[in-house]
Amino acid sequence: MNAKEILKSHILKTAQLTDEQFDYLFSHFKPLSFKKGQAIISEGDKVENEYFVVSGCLKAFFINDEIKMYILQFAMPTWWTSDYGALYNHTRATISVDCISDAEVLCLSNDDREKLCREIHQVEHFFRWRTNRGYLASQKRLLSFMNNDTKARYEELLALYPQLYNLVPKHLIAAYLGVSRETLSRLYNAQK
Amino acid sequence: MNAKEILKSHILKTAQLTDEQFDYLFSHFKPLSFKKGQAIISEGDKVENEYFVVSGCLKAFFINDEIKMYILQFAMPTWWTSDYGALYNHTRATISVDCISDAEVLCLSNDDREKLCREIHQVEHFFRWRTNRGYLASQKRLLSFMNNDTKARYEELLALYPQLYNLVPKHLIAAYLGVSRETLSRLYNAQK
DNA sequence: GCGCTTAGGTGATCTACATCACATTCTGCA
DNA sequence: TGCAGAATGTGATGTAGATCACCTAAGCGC
Repeated sequence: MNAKEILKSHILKTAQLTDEQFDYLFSHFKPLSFKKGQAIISEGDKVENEYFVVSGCLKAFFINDEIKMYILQFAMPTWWTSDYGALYNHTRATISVDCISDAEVLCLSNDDREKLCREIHQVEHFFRWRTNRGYLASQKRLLSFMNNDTKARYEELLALYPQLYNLVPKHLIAAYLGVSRETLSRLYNAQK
Repeated sequence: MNAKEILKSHILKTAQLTDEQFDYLFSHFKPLSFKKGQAIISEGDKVENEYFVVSGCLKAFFINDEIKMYILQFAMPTWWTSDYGALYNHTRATISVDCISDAEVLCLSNDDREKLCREIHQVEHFFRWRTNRGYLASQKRLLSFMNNDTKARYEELLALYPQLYNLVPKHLIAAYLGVSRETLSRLYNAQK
């Protein structure tokens, strides 16, 4: 499947769009390719766009005190990512996005999203649904943070994304779980 | 201001609705009154509705192992609350909602929300925007959990909701911050 | 191939916070 | 008005995970 087909099948799961409507929608997306390690959004940038992942894997992360990195999201194919706080509030990026592997994405500007939402009711429906999913996932992760210890969160993560274990270096998994790489290392070496 | 006016001014900040459209929308809300301590959603319930707070204060919480309570949200006037996971997925409640003080709410069923979103584009727009706010708040709280220690989170909470300090018993604030009540007590008695 | 950088493992030590135990208010209500 | 139960304070002790220090192995540019 090419990028257009992937996006189409993703959106049609939730919204009813005619072929003409989808083509019109799609004409607002810009396909982009990135290499492993390339930055898409860096702290301090103006944020104008959000990104739909077609292939590869991105991470959205926050760096505190110039030292510690926390990963908010691994963005796999059919996931959307950006610094949504900066995007909606027209502020500078505090969250960065870069590529864990080579990646293809479809880029949509905030202005175009809002325009499309105004023009096509079903597009607004789609984006409501999508945000809703994100909200529920975020709330679930928050609860998991409060309720579970590191080991339980680690197992939860691997159950949710089995691919991640091989795809992603372990120190990034630690940064997602919010623990030090040493603790993570001890954790899964102990349980053998 | 009465309940209808409060909801109207809340919604009109984001969506353009004619008076007729708003009246039609409002006709789907059921006003309800609760006493301090009353439960609105209990674990295991079927969840059919979400709630818009007109006055008073609710809490949405999760109880683990029948022992520890974690508060996901204090719902103050003009906030919405429910077990959204259960509401959208038609599963039983894992999150409970009850009243910290006497409260008036407006109750909207999931079916009616979806119907209204289909019928009136601007209503769908409003709910997209609302969910978006919730998503950003949840993500911010997640980052705060990973990045800050208890003391910083406590001060952040009081900066965000100054009323809370007097309105809400301290052990509930501890349950929101995800620390034991003892730790919280030591924390703000030490800093004098 | 050589060296440099990055990833990852492991021990020793430190610390924030949980947990347990008990004392002390406060508060609603019979 | 008096008392049961909730809310809160505070000491003693235990522990998960951070931090520091150092080591090995793997990837990559030249």
